[in-house]
Amino acid sequence: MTTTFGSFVRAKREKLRKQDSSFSLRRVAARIGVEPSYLSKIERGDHKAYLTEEKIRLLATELGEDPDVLLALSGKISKDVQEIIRRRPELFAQLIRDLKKMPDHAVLRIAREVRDGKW
Amino acid sequence: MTTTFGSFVRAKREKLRKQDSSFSLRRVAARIGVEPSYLSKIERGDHKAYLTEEKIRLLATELGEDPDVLLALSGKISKDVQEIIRRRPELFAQLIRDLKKMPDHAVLRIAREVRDGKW
DNA sequence: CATAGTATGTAGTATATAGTACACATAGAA
DNA sequence: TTCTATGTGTACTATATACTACATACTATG
Repeated sequence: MTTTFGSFVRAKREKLRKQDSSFSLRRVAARIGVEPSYLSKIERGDHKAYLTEEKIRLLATELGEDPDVLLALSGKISKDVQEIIRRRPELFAQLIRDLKKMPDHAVLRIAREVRDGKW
Repeated sequence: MTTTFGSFVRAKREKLRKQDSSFSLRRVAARIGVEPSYLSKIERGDHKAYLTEEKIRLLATELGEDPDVLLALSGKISKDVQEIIRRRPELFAQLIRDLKKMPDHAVLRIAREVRDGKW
């Protein structure tokens, strides 16, 4: 069950299509601004077909999915996140490596405390 | 004083060269495995010249600099850090955005507590 | 059954990324 | 002075990324 960007998008689009016929490949392609043949390639996992961050964000909005998740499935990290790390690389690169082995709930706890202004 | 990848590398290399003549552009280029003309372009900031992460790491080792800093100056994020974020994108992308406005000492404190196994 | 809409295959394009190869002019050391 | 090493300019290359354009075949519906 290796979820790829393509299979993930196709599955979600087909699901939405059951309720709403405007979720055909052609119509969705038009809404995000690419040719249908290209979205077709992407959904089928053509290794020479990629979307830019901008189009992935539009697609995420269309499908009601988290843009960061779709970007990740496409092998990308959001530009704004990259920029934050690039500005303080020693600090962030090391912190992320340290957080690597922590379970989700621990990372979430840190995130919550950060948001609550506990620091 | 906009520090670019090129100016940073050139400055550090020239500094090392004062003590050790093996830090000529040609010799360093040979050690990291690129043509001297190419390293020359890079040090002068040619916008069509880039090094791969691998060569940037070799260069960082040569110059005694932090690889993450050199990568950042080249507009890149280490592949291992990208991979960590890609595996848990909702969690990490959001945490990094939340940490954006925090001062270094606060981020450092979190990093220290994470390393000390406080979580 | 006609036809509108749908997915897909093939070919081509533009720009970015990551270099090599080689000639050239100059500065330093023997 | 001769030779060696140095930095740089120019031209060329290959692959990745991010698409368009168009033809074709299928599918569903009025």
